[in-house]
Amino acid sequence: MPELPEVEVTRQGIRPYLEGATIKAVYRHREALRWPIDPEVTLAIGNQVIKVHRRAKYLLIDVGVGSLVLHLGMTGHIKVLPEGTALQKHDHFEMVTEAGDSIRLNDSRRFGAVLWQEAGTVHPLLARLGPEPLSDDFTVDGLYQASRNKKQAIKNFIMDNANVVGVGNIYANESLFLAGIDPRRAAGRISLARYETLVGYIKQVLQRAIKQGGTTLQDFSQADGQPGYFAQELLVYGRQGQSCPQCQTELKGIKIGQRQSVYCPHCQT
DNA sequence: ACGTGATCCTGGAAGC
DNA sequence: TGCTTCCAGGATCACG
Repeated sequence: MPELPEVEVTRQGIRPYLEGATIKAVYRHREALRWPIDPEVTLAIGNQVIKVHRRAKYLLIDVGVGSLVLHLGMTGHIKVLPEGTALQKHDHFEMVTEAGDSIRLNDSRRFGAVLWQEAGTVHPLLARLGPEPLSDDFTVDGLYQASRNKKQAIKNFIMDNANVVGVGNIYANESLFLAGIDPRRAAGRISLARYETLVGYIKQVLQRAIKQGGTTLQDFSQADGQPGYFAQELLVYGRQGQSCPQCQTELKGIKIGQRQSVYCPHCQT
């Protein structure tokens, strides 16, 4: 469900309740997520949260001795409720602060994860991630160089975390449309000039989505329960069969790498 | 080394 | 109305 903008919006939503707060209790209501919830997360108890970071689609809650590492998977979202509020279906993990706030991970499909990263180490899952798309580390040259000799479809290429993190299915479709690139085109057969355009749109689309509070489709909502508003700005995602916003040609829906892809046969080459 | 496909799980929507 | 099938925002891992 959540791509980078949704995770970032979640981070901003939970920060005020966590930073500076002391963790009073941690509950693993249902351990069987993508991986079992790491028992070491209880090491957070009694510590003060220093900062809430985001790396790719992971949330890192730094408590000094280590960090809780949360991933929302496809359907995960975080809620902040008063301590003692009745558990709802799929509330798998919970943290309670001394101030009486309960921070809960709710994830129906259980593709999410709750892990522990010891201070001074990098969790193996985070060790091989590519550059953050909104940072200066994400460069046209870097992406272009990585793409050489790659036969992989460009859409799969930008969704691969080794090349750039945080670009999921929705925003991959959107940025390729804006850049005028056919999502099936081999990554290695795209010019430097076109990568320049693409990188610019990836940054722009992600930034705009964060400003709008993310894209609400089925499960996503901000930590305070408010919906995101980026859905109304989507140009192609979910619009197969409708007309292209630029040229009125009918948008086509196909599968690339088992994921639904939508593009304009006229504008994207 | 690279690239593709199966796979984890639940629930909503669409189809019959 | 109710049962069945398909589809979904992710990403690792097994395999050719």
